[in-house]
Amino acid sequence: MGQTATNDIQITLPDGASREYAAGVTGFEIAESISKSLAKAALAIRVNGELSDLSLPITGDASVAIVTRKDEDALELIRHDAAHVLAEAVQNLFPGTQVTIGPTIENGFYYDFARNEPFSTEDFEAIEKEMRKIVERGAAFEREVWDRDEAIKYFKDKGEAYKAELIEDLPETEEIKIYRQGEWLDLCRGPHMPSVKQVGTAFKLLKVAGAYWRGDSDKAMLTRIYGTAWRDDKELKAYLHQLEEAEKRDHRKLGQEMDLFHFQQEAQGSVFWHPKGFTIYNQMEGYIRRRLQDAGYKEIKTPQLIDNKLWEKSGHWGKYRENMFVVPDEVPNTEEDGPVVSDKAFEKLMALKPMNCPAHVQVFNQGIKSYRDLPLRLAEFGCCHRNEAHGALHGLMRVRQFTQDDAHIFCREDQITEEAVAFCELLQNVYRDLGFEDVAVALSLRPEMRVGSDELWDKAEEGLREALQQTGLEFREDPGEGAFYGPKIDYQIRDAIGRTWQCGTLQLDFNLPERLDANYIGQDGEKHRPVMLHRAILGSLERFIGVMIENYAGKLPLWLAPTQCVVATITETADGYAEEVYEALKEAGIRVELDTRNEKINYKVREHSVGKVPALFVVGEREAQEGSVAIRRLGSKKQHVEKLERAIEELAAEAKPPF
RNA sequence: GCCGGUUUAGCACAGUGGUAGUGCAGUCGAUUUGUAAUCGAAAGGUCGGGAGUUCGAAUCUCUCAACCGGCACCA
Repeated sequence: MGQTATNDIQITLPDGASREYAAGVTGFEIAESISKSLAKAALAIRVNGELSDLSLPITGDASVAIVTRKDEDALELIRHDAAHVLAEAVQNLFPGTQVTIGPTIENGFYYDFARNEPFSTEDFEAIEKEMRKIVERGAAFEREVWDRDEAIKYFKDKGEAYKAELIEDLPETEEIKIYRQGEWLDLCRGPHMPSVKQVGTAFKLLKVAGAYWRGDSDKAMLTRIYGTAWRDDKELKAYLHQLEEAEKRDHRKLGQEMDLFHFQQEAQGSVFWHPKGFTIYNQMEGYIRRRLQDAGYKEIKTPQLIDNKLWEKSGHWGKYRENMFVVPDEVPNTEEDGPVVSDKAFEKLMALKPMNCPAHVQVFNQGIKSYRDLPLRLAEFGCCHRNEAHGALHGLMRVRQFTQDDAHIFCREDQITEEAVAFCELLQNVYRDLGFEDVAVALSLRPEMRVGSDELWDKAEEGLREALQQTGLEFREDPGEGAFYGPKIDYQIRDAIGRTWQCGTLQLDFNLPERLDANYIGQDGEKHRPVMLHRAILGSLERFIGVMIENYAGKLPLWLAPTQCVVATITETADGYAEEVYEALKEAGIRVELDTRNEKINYKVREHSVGKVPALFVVGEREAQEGSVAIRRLGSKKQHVEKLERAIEELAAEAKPPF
């Protein structure tokens, strides 16, 4: 493109129109040249895709878009500015508090502060009030570039050690940018809106939490204040409502309300499954078992307690033993006051298995395997124990004892792709059956530190990539994110309220077959190393059930519902008929309960609805005479009457598991 | 593991130094009811564990634990 004689530049607008401006024109000037109202509404500008300050000069040809409150981009700006306002408010109210960093996050922002006295949510009212004052005052954001050493000195003198450290660690080439809002200023990359006024009023502080400086558990613990900010009060209200809704589907709450399971402190992090919860568990396990059988897997069961020598050999002892439960292998002392075990006991230790793979290799290693035996797919509902940090435990989502829908595929290098394809298809079918349509896939490639030759990695990565392409799955590639022992594919499902969960995984392992000396006899009569694929679809049965409960807000599909149907009577004159209905449903394989209590039908309907029973068969004198039932389904306020036989047929058909 | 919060009847919660309360559930009694809570009665507690301060502690202090919100961790 030829430049015009003067220093003019070409600015392309989102509608494709192109205009000429003098070089150094600012975003604000561009907005103003388009319309006064746009200039007034403008918050920032996108220059060649990059969000930038309105006040910055544009020096070359660019395509730009003025950002106003109507744009999604505004959220990012509002939240970032709100974080600055929060920091100023906190420093106004609590002198001596140091500021550190305050980025935007999904749905909001946070700011980390260093202060001897931690904040409490009781301080929120005062902080928010101060924030509103600052916004109301509406100081303009002013961008300045400072000399590095001066900036460091300034923050050090001010007692802001963290900010000084941040500047010291910035690359030499980086400008030291300072944003001023009235009296207050902060080191910041930007961009910001023209003034704090534009933060608006639709923000709210949500919670305080501890957070390590620079995310490093060896460094100081800071106090983090989380907030949310939106373009208007309506958006804020909607978000707060969404938070409340998410709280209502919390699987821990529903688990108690629906009498599915409990935890108690004598077995922290391990589930006590109640009859209803275990019904769900068994249905899930049965479903996966049928799927695996159909896909050519052989199910096995391996020991819970294994000598640490095997874990030493597999490498787990060296790497993960701090998370393993270790048991001395000795008959305990029966003397009441004596030590439970002698010191000698520690000569032999057993460990509860934290994973199944070494045990599966032991099964593979029995007898001589021929290339004709491959691929060998060994599956186990493997119960594993991991000594998770106390603070990590979270309902069913993070437990110390869990059951994986685990399997290991032993195959030849040339079988990687077809096995990966088959797995991707199996996984997609399972997720679809369980109600998850939206799956995000990531292919993690070789890290710096790794075992195995580059040729092997080339082959493996290409094998997985090709498999994903063949299955037609969209995927993202993450270079450097693979495990040291091989590349992997991670699958993330999205639930009904938009949260994502990483459940499925397919990991290639070049390490373990080597360490545990797995081999097979090839066509050439020589010994070869098999490739090992670790794979799981649900991941942990416990966790996946938690995800299912939250995804369905407790209203599980019929085949998983612990109680599928309740037969409820209107008065005791129908008791005899209700009993017949109940028996017939049981006969048809429906998990059914009979409710002949002396209660009003309103009471029964409410109770079973709250209990999330999917189908309610109400019988009174009328139904007894007609041989029918009045059906009321969960979530509906209406009911319809049907002949008993037909009603059972329909319910039984619907109650059939998807596979 | 770290920071903060919480812990009172089966569940949800009130009670800030002076005899432990409410609602629901459960039990008993009455009611026989047509699609989201019928009425009444009696009963139910080592106030998370331990130690301390005090004439006196659910309440104040210390300590341990569990849980909750984050952080760190997640083979």
